[in-house]
Amino acid sequence: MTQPVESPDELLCFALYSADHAMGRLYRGLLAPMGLTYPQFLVLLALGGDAPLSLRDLGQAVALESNTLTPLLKRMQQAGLLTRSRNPEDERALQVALTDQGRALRARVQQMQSQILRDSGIDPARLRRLRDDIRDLRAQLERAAG
Amino acid sequence: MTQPVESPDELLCFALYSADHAMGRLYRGLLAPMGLTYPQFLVLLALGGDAPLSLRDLGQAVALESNTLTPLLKRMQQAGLLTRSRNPEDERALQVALTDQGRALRARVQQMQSQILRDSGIDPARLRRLRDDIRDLRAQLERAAG
DNA sequence: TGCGATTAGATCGTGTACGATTTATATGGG
DNA sequence: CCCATATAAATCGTACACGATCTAATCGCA
Repeated sequence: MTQPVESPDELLCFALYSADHAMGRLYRGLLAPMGLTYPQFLVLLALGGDAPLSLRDLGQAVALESNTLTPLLKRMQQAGLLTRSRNPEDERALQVALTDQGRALRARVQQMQSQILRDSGIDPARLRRLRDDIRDLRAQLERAAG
Repeated sequence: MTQPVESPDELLCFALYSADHAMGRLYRGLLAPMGLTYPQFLVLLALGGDAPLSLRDLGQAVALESNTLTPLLKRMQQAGLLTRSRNPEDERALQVALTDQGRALRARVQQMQSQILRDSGIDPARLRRLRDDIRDLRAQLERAAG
């Protein structure tokens, strides 16, 4: 018999929740000077390929849907980082592509990311292991939520 | 030399971010029928002791500050789950305590939490290990963010 | 060929998050 | 006793998240 939970601190979900917030604060400090938020940073990374991505595929890459992405992409377009245009083959689909300015900023955030890894001083293998464990957890949670 | 990151999927931070969202969706499905959000669930758990908690101490327990907690607690008070009153010893401090209705709901969410653990079918030791690894990561992130 | 079902985004409402600021209360050295 | 300083919440503005719904474009198949 497991005892009933008495405090958030005991929970795996709270560890995840609070670690995510701590991660957000760390990245905010580094990204804000570049005018980026954390999900915008993810979008910038995801748009690395030569071909533009549809909002749908982009959403797949960053785990967000149109209700979140639409306004976010409009802000990034406003900032001159990307273009939003309809696919002539299918007028429903939105094509999102980086501008030159967006590509330049992408290179900077890649640098920043490398720096974080160096600064952390964590063994890369250990880091990959933790990442994969958390990925597995995510998969399990998604299966549970259906 | 590490290669520059090309996709969110490679990143530990994205694993954390997306796992946290998946966790949020799972809990939302279970908590919404009780009229609770995930951080409200954490508050309910944290208020388990007999003595009321100050907003400050409550914030410590759930990793949130007054700017988030003040409106959240007002909603929970509106729902009849808790009381908000000033500490006569120090009129700056807000005392937060569960009502009988709040305690009853707390018992229900404890049940729900036990059920989640049973349903997950994960080895409790493995689960604790992952929780502790994520806790350590959080501590490291907080140190890095200063 | 036409029209119901499907799909892609956009929109709306609610509720976190959080940096920055404000207001109210307490505290301590002169 | 007084006021500078510190501390506790509250407030404000911006930006996610996401369920639910809406609109427009495409598809499928009778």
